[in-house]
Order: sequence, then C-alpha cells, then structure tokens
Amino acid sequence: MNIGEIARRAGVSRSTVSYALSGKRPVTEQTRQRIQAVIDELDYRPNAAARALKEGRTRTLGLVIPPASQRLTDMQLSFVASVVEAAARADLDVLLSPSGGDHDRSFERVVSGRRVDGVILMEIRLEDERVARLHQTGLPFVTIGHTANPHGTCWVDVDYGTLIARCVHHLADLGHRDVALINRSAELVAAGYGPAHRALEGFTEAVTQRGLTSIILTCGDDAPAGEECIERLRADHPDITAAVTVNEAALPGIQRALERAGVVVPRDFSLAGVAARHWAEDFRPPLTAADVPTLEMGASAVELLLERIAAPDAPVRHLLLTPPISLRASTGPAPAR
Amino acid sequence: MNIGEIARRAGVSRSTVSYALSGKRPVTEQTRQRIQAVIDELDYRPNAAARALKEGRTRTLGLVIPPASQRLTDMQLSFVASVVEAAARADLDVLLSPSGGDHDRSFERVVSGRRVDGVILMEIRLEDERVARLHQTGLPFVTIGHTANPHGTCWVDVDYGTLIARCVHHLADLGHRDVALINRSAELVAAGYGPAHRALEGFTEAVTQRGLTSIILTCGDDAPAGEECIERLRADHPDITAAVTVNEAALPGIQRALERAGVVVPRDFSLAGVAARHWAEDFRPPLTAADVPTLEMGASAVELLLERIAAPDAPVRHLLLTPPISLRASTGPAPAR
DNA sequence: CCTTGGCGGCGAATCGGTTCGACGAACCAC
DNA sequence: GTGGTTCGTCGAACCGATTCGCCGCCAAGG
Repeated sequence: MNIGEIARRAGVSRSTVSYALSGKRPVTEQTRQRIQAVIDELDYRPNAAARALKEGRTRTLGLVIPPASQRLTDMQLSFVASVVEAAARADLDVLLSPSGGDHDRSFERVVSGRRVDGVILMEIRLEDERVARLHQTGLPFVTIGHTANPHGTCWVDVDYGTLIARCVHHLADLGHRDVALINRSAELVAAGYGPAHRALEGFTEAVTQRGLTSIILTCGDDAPAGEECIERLRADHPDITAAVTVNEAALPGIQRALERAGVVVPRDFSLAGVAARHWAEDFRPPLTAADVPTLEMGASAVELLLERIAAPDAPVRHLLLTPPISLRASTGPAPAR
Repeated sequence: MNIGEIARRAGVSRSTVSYALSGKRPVTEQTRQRIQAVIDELDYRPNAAARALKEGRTRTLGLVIPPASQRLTDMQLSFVASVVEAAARADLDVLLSPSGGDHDRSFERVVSGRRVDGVILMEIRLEDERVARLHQTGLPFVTIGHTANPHGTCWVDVDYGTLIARCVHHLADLGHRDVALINRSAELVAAGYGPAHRALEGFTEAVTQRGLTSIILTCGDDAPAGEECIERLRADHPDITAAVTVNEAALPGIQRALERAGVVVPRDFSLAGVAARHWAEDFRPPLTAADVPTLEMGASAVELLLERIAAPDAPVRHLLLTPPISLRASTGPAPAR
C-alpha cells in the first residue's frame, strides 16, 4: 500500500497522486476523485519516514523531560500535557526524551538524528549543558524556564523572583515582621535550579527592602517533607507569623503540620506563594498565590518553537510571565503580640 | 553530513561506512578506525528517517494517552513515566499521541503512517474502538487495562475485582457489617471504564458472599469530590463503619472530610482500597491498600510489546497482576454498637 | 603454475515519498 | 494555419540510509 500501488490502481502516475494529495499542482477534479476513491478503499496513508526523508522535516517536536525514574511533579506533568495538546493542534507529534541520569543516549538520538524539527526543554538548570549541546547542533529549541544567561535562547518562564517579592510585600503590608521562605529542596538549590534561585533572590530583595527578619528553609517536593519543614520552622522560630513558598508539592504536608500544631490559618499564621491553581485551591484555607499558568506556558513554548523553526535566524524571543496573585483566604493581618 | 560525506573523507565507499557502523560485515580494523575518526570529527549521526525508510522500522513506540486537556491522574502519569523509562532502556523512543476528543487525527497519524513499530494504549474502555482500529491496521499493540473481551489482545492489568473483594473480606473479618464502595466518577462508570466496572463486580460479589449491607457511591477524581462524597455518605448512612475505594485521587478529600466530622480512623471508621503507594502512604493514618505497581506494569507493557513486534503471530499474552494488600493503619475492628 | 577460497571493499538497487522539467492537448488570438 | 499560453500529467532525479551481488587480492593447496 504505497503511492505506486495507488497510482497503478487509479491509472495515473505517482506524481499525480502526490499532487492530488498535496494540492501543490492542479489536478482535474475527475482524476482527483478517482485517486481519492482508491485511497479510501485501501485506507492508504503516506509513509512518514519517506516523507520526512525527502522533505527534510519530520513534523515532530521533541520534548525533553526529566528522567522518569524520579517522579515527575504535577507541574512538570502539566507542561507535558499542554505541550502535547498544543502540538496536536498544529498537527505535530511529540517525541519524548528522558534526559539526565544515564539517558543521554535518548537525548542524543533525538537531537542529533534529525528525528525532530525542534525541541522543547524543561527543568532547566542555571548552567545547563543540554542547552549548550542544542546550540551546537543548531536545532531550533525553546526552553521552559531559563538559564543563568538568558540571552541567545528562546524561553518561556514564570517570574518567580517578582512573584515571591510581591508575596513578601503583601505580607509586610499586613503587618508581618518575620517571614520565612519555604524553598525547593536543598539538592535543587545546589544543582542551580532556576526557580529556586530566583525565588530566593526575590525573597531576599523584598525582605531587605522592607526591613523584615527572614528565615530561609529548603524543603523536599512532597507532603512528608512539608510536614517536617513546618515542624522545623516552629521549633526554631516559635513566634514566626508568615511564610511564602514556591514548593507546591509540600503544601498538603504544610497544611497537616499546621493543623496538628493547632495553628489556625490565617489567624495565627499567613501563607502565600506560587503554585499551580489546584494546589492552591486544595489548600485549607485556599491559598493566596500566583497561579502558574502551565497551559499557557506550554502553548506559548510550542508557538515560539514553531516561529523559530520557520525562521531560525530571527532574533530570539522571551516570554516572562507574571501572573496576578489571587487573593484567597490564607493571608491575614499579623496577630497582635 | 550524510554518510556519503563520511565515506568521501575516509576514502571509502558509503557501504563500507554502513558496515563499519553496523558490523554486519567485517571491516579491517584500520579502515574502521579511519571511518570512526571522521565520524567523531564531524559528529555524524545517521538520519533516522532514511534508516526507518530502508529498514521498515522506526525504533519508536507509540503511547496513546487520554486527551491532555483533562488533567491526567497521578497513576496515568506514572504509566507514562515507566513506559518511557523502559523504552529508553531498550534504546527506543516514545511518540506521544493524545486520543479522544478531537485528537483522533493524532491517533490516526501515529497508527497508520507507520510512524511507530508498535503502540501502547492506556485508559481502555470496556468497548474501545481504538482497539478495533488497531486490530484493523495490524500494528502490534499492548494495552494497559483491558476491554470487555479480554481475548485476542495483549494486555497488562491490575485485578481490581479481586483486590476490592479482598478488601471487603478483610473488613468483614474485622466484624464490619455495612460497607460502602467509593468508586470512580459516574461519568467513567457510564463510559464503561474497566477498573470502575470490575471494582463494582468484585465488591458486589464479596458483599453478597459475606452477607453484608452495601452502599455504592461514585466520586469524582479529585479532593473536593472526595469531601463531598464522605459528607453524602455520612448524611445518608450515619452508622456506616467501613468503606473500600479505588479512587486514589479522592483520598485527600476523604481524609479531610472525616477529620472535620470528628471521625477517627480506624477507631470509628475503617477504609481500605487500591491506590498507588504514595497516595496510600500520604493518607492519615496510612491506608491499608493494594499498591498498584505502575512501574512494573509500564515495563511489562513494553516488554510484551517488544515480543509482539518480534513475533506478531505468536499467541497473545496477558498479565493480570494481583499485588498483595499492604496492611497499614486505616482498618480496625468494627466499633461496638 | 594454476586453482580455490576467504576477506575486504565497491557499486548499484532499493525503501516511498516529493518535486522539477518537460510534454501533449486544448484553447485563444492573430 | 501558426505561435503562444495554460492546464493536466508524466518521467526521472533525489532525499540518506541499508544490503545484495560481485570483484580483486592474497594465501594456501594441489
């Protein structure tokens, strides 16, 4: 069931079948219908490999994900979903490539076997050798998140620094004088993970600006770590009244530890941060937070990538999103001493 | 940077380069090294499309996922991760295809454009037209979950019926006389979603066998639905003492609602079920549950698929897993009346 | 010295599409 | 009737790999 078979049965040449399908040259309505009839009958679909070989493009996007062995976070998953969704809308397929760990073979296959027309990279480190590698190959790519040097690369990101700073200002406005930052895990900070670093920067800046006492904590990406973190915080700083966080996965644990300690939010303790919407809404009471627009980010990443594939030499573009902070019910005035 | 370029620079023919790379015919160590040197220098990697065209296989697996618009559950994500992981180990790439909704174009591209060597299908409905379509195309495939007619198709699944029945027996052994089933959403049940149906079957059978009073509830796949479900349950049946569930995503809400109502688990109320491990462990108190072995299932699915690709006419194989129920702390003797 | 055989390497065909140049027929204008 | 267009179609080249058949060379055996 190749194009030759179709051509033979329809009594035309292979090129005519091709033109009938692509419309790149006119074909009589009559022959077009005859061809279409044969195609429908045989359920023919052109071979993707042959087409890719001749056209020099694969109609496929590569999506590089963190190694699957470590559980993907909800937010990462959400990016995957939105990228796949956006790609499907553009009639493109998505090839997954776990990178890091011992999976660099997969990454190499994808980026240098011309298996894809472009790549979307997530979970960017401040210094990321994969970015260097992609620049080297010349393959168009867009990152979700950005490296220490933001120029020269297309990316989409959330402005964690500004958002965390806004949260701090919000808490300061409410009269809080001591604020803690519940950051991502110590490993991620050590590895130079951008959001963790930028959250820290924004926090430090805002805290200094407002003359607040600050406490900085790292916390693993799961509920037990969140519990443990709040216990640590209350043990070391019993009179703390507010915290900001970028660690959405720890929220259920944070909530549990606060409840167990008899701390009423927001009467005794205010919490704000950056989190995907459902994490914020599932928190009790609902969390005042900037909702990370994962869907929009994935879609934008695909959009930027398609632009870049179409015009590889156009100047790079960036998208730094600063979604508004949704006031919910987890922040209130500082308790009187 | 194609194979011809390498051949020219190394002073050999294209076929020799190919043989040097594949080792399918002997090549002098000397020329092999000369070729390798050129390859390293130019960072050459064979064009995947050309190879796929000639070889007739793509070294790529298709993974059909539910439409990404509806948030994927944790378990689905876990399958995706484990499939990608297992495929990477076999040096295969994974092409993602959202299906359902208006994404059938993507599905069609993947299954009939010979873009992949085989397909893994998840979120199977009891009557699933995608399975029929795949049978029609003759493309090897394996499903995670199975259809109403389990014969004729390769699949890997968890035996929800047996597991839920075991949970019911466990509760009956503890003296509980009234047991509720907290199933998946009404929509899923209506759509003929296998796990929901089989959980119901197993539940009904066990409850009948032990002569218990049963209550059957459906519940959406998120925390708020879980809360609402427990409230409904306690309003309609205030004296209920035990429940089983296959709805892991509702667990946080279930926990919250029970706490709020002052119900102490397991003193006043026992809960058991089937859930991915971390859901069970995050529950307070930790949930007595059969841990769905998602990693193993994904890996097995890939394994079965590879077998099937190698020998398409071999008899189909099934893998019905019945993981043991881990006794944790959420079940106890029925309270005295 | 001639034959046989194994080894290393080469050339050409092939996979299944797309695309370019060309060609015949029909049509119009002069 | 002839020349120029336009339209629809065809044939052939091409994309970049793999693989089959063949050939030349050198060593071993008769």
